[in-house]
Amino acid sequence: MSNNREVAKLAGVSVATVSRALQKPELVSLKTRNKVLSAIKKLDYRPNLMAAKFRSGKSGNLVVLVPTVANLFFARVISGMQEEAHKRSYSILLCNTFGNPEMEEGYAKMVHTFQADGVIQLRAYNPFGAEDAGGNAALPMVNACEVLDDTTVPTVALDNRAAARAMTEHLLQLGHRRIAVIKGPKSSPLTRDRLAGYRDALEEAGIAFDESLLCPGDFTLHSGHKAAGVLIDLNERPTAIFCENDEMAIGAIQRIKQSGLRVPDDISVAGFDDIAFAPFSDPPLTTIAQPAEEFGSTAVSLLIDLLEGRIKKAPKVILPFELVVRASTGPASIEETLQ
Amino acid sequence: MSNNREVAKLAGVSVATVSRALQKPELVSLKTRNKVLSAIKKLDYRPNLMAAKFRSGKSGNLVVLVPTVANLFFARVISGMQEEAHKRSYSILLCNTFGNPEMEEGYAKMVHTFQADGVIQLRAYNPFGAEDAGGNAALPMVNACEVLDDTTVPTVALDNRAAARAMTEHLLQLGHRRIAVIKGPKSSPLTRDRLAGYRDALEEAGIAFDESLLCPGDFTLHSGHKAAGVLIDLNERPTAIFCENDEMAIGAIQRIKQSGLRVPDDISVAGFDDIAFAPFSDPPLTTIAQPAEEFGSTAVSLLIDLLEGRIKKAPKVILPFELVVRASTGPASIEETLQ
DNA sequence: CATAAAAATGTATCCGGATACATATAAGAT
DNA sequence: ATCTTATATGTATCCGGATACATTTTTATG
Repeated sequence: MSNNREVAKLAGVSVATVSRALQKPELVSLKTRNKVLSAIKKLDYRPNLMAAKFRSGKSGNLVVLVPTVANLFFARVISGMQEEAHKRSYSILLCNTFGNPEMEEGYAKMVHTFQADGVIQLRAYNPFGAEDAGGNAALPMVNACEVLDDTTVPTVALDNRAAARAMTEHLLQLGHRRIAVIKGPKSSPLTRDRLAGYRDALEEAGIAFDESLLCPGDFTLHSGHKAAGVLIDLNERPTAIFCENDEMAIGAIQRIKQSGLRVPDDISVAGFDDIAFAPFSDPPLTTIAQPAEEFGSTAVSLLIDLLEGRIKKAPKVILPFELVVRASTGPASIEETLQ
Repeated sequence: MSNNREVAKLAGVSVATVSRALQKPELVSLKTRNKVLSAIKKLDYRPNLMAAKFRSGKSGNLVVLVPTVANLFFARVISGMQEEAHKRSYSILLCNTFGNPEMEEGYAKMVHTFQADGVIQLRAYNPFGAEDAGGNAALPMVNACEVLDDTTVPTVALDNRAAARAMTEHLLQLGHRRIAVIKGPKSSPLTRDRLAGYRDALEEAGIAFDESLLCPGDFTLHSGHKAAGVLIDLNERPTAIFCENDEMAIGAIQRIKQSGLRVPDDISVAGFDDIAFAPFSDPPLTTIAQPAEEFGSTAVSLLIDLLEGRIKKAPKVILPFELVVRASTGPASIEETLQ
């Protein structure tokens, strides 16, 4: 493999000129530049970017910590990241962590060993751990989708509380009074915020909060299916179920139909995320649309700006949501409304 | 940031000893090793792996070219890759290419510039292009999922022809005679092979191949929905539709139900892939299960073996499939069977 | 205790671009 | 033609580990 010096020799110039001809062509005369370029061509020279990166101290890599790529929402987020990173000449090092803190910490350490310049974390956990204790130095990190609230790093999030409130209000307007919630993992701030939005709406409508209508889930189809089974068997069955993501909603719909009940006639079901399958469920799913790709591109953009020193104070970006009403939610039956 | 030499100085040893204490501890006496380790601790030294990689000429990165991550099958494949790469101390550079050859070629060039050691391509296209013309040097590449047949690189694939044949036979056994196919993009070998398997089964059953029962798609929910619309309106409507992936099958089922027809009573629908949503569609989808994660882990494993010189001849790995019969396929109606 | 063999450590150099600084050449002003 | 700038090019060095080879120390053997 040919290098700098061989090209210089063949072109009859110095290595500095070769380097300049490639990096800052305007500093090199046309004649010289052509000599260099033809030498490069003749030798089939390719600059060793590992060397360049090593010298510059910038790897050009961004570590992305994602609980699981096998999730349509995260997949779209990653897609958005990839596109933005590519535009900005950065690469994405994808790390599936299954939400495992040790694994997240391990990958975050790639920054310490100069294998990556920064980290995007899609979960509410600081993989740099105690290191941040002092809170002094800005961590090369952006927190997106599910964010920590006490963090000093840039974040990209949805106003989950407002979104959940909007969805709950939609259900209330349809006359529902017993609205169940299938939650995400209990440690998640995302779940906490969505639940807060749900309670906001209930309170405003003067409806008492009923703990028994909350059911835990883990964002998978199966957990939605299982949770719906529990809710159906309640003494006072809910007339609507608000699921914290679409997968659980689709699982819940199946379970409800298996019980011989109808959606939305007997029970309305709402989701969150608006994944590609949402309009194709039966009935099509009422949900909250999130700009998933934008989460990714914004996170990457913020991280690069941070790394390149264009950011002073950690911004907290809030992306917009949209209530998408489809056929899985409908009016509560008359008896219910009158209760 | 502290380096090699500072550690050496503080520990009162040479840089070579520091390096050895970390890389080959058995070559360093316990006493010296402890001195080095405590110096490392005191200085909070982290070896610059960019430097090490640069020197060794191995980046430890694998480029993964995927048409789109926002696809549940590919997402699982990538998940499998990530896990295997992590085990073997390699990193995955994820590249969403949208099946764009220029983009694929661009990313593949990362190998030339030493940013990556090898490439895993999940599509039937050689991103190293004409370079392979001579077919001399082994390309640092593994082709998985949708593979080229004339390639000299290792491949990981399913016996798509046998799988499609198995599915078609299943439909034939249920009495179907007019079996439509919603295909993938026409340039895909995957589509070609699955179609061949379909024809094998028809031929064996003595049923004439009918071109009008083939409908193009692009593996999306919408394309399945649209294609089903066309098939429903045929003069002689098919009694079963074999879709080349589950997304299209789910799209097709929705379209069929929208026409007031029932699945499987009026039309049976089968998919391919067995994505997480398959058992949750209504009715649950009959499909071909593929070991998606294994595609990923096997591809990574092969590529690393290739890069590290443990492979002589390019292996062609065939992974097993499984016919998963659920409720979306059922017996053809009597009239149909008697026709 | 001498000597050979093994183990431990050190010295010097390499990897391949990037670039500060020095030098040389060309263009412009008077 | 002379001197000042601007432009172009070259020289030398750095980045931070890895390691071939040299040297020193320790252990084993007769």
